[in-house]
Amino acid sequence: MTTAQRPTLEAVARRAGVSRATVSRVVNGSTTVAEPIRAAVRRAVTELGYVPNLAARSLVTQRTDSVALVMPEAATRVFSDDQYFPGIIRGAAQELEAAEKQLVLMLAGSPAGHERVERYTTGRHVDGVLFASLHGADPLPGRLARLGIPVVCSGRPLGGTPVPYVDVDHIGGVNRAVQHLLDSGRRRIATIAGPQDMVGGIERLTGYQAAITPAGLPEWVAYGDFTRESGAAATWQLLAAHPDLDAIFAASDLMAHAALRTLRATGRRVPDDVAVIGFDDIETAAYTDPPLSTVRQPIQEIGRRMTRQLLRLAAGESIEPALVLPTELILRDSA
Amino acid sequence: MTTAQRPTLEAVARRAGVSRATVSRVVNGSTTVAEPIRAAVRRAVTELGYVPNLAARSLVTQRTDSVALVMPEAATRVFSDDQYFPGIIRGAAQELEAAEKQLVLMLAGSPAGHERVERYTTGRHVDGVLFASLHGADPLPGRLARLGIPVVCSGRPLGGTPVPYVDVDHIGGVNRAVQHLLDSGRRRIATIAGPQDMVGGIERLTGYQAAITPAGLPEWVAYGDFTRESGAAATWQLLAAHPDLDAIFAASDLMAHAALRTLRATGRRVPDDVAVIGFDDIETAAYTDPPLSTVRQPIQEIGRRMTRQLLRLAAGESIEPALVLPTELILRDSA
DNA sequence: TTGTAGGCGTTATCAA
DNA sequence: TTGATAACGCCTACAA
Repeated sequence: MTTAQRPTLEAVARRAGVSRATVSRVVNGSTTVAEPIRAAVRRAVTELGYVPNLAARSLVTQRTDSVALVMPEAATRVFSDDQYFPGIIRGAAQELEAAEKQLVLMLAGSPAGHERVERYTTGRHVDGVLFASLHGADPLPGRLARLGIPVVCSGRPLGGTPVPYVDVDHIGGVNRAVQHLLDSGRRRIATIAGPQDMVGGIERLTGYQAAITPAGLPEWVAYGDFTRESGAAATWQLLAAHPDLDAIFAASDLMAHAALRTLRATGRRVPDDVAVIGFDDIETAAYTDPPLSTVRQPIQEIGRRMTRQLLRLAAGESIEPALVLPTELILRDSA
Repeated sequence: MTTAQRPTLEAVARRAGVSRATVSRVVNGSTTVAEPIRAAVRRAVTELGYVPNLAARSLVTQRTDSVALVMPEAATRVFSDDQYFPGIIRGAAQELEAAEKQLVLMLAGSPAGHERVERYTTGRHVDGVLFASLHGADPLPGRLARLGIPVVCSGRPLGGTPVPYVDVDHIGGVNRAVQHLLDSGRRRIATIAGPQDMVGGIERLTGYQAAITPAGLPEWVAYGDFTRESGAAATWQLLAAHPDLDAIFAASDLMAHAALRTLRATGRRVPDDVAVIGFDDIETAAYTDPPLSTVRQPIQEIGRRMTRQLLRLAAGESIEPALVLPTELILRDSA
């Protein structure tokens, strides 16, 4: 389907009886245009339905007015119901909207996807790059940073090159949670840890250890990948090894939810026999049976702050190398 | 931070000792280049780390190689844990990735956001537009279609202009669900309907009516907006009006989940006293108490199919005006 | 305050 | 098969 040519600056200029330059000035809000002319141009713009061609503008301004949000995750995790990625997306979208920039979403779960993202971002097709999460010592953020491309990560990058990031106080939050378990008399406290190639997984385990060890208690650890399935498996594992455990701290609410179910399946009552605390405070947490106590992290705020940092970076400002947001222990009925 | 200039076609051409045109041909895979020259150009590209400037390319090709995905939703709904939007996003992302196109995500919950989306999309900054949902008779899809901009919607558009869409068989799915309730002896069947400015909300209610009416039973309807809160409120309403109801069909799993909780709060047992069926089959559905029976819709597949249709449209092919995917009744323990 | 003119990096049309 | 060369639509010195 061939469509009517869209009007260009030139067309507007002709219609308004001025030069292209003047139209450009009006469109870009320059103050050095006389009011009557400005009005005439505005009218011409409206009549013709003129909209600037971003490609042309980008070509000369060297900006693209778009930002990439990269999610280096296997498909299954990105959009399960754990709300992490959606929360980041939403926070970023809000801030970018305010800044009139576009959000380009890139999934990079597979090696091919990761490579695609690398090509695209290093090719400077965006003004900056946000990483919604990171696995292992992914070299890409560092590489981009060294190329002078603005980057901000969610979670402290494990790679060598320092890259600005926004994270939450995992350790503090988990510490408070486990401390609460100790305070309420629990003494056989296990944990379902998250993936150990991610900072969140690592630090939440550290937080558990930091509370357990000083209390002279043994560490009982099983590993999951934040999903429900892995949480169920880990719970069975813990129960097999330590049938007498009296509390579980799970590094994600999804895993905690699975633990709740599994414990019930084995006839254990929560919190009477076993207390459970999760991490995240997803919406479902208030609706589990019993309602889940958890460590809340402000996911959407992470997305917002990352974006704000990135925009400052892209504007040439220098920014804090790290921003750490607080976590909060939410007590419901499971502990 | 000033960065080393990125290499241009010109630079590669000089390095390889050929003209810009030849480099362009090699980069774009033209077959009319002699092998030795092609090799030399490839080498120069690698050595210089050349990446084409998409803005420049777009300027001359008139394509942007990007597609907008618009979500005209209030922030609260887009990223609750109902997985609808994330599922659409993921399906679209997969297909776009395969087609080497970028996904530009646009939230349009507020009037300002909606207007922003309109400016951007009508400005032809993307090769096509996907609507993840629609409220009322939103004129935007029709307007874009008339401008010759490829558009595909999720859910039949209520506006006047016909726009290609992908949807699921709401009515059939709901019909089967209510029929199942009837078959198991329920006779006082209420429904929590979805928002009546959305096709999904409307048709799921129609499906309920289409099963209830022929059975000579009364329609008991309360309205929600697909969220848990609204589902809880609607359940209270229904119970107040019809304390003796023996089944509830809810137009979303989130609302069904809230119904489950509310029923329990009033001392009713599910499914003994009241049967409950939801719609969506979100991940949580298998984890509610009791596990939720529901009508499954293939959300991710909707996203994929929409995108494929859009790409065909953008390629100049003509496509089916509508694609309707099947739904499936999943029986668990709540009914 | 306004206009002229050059150039941003590609692709595409011709010639050679 | 390769190379000039002209667009593509816009911004921005610089000149008037």
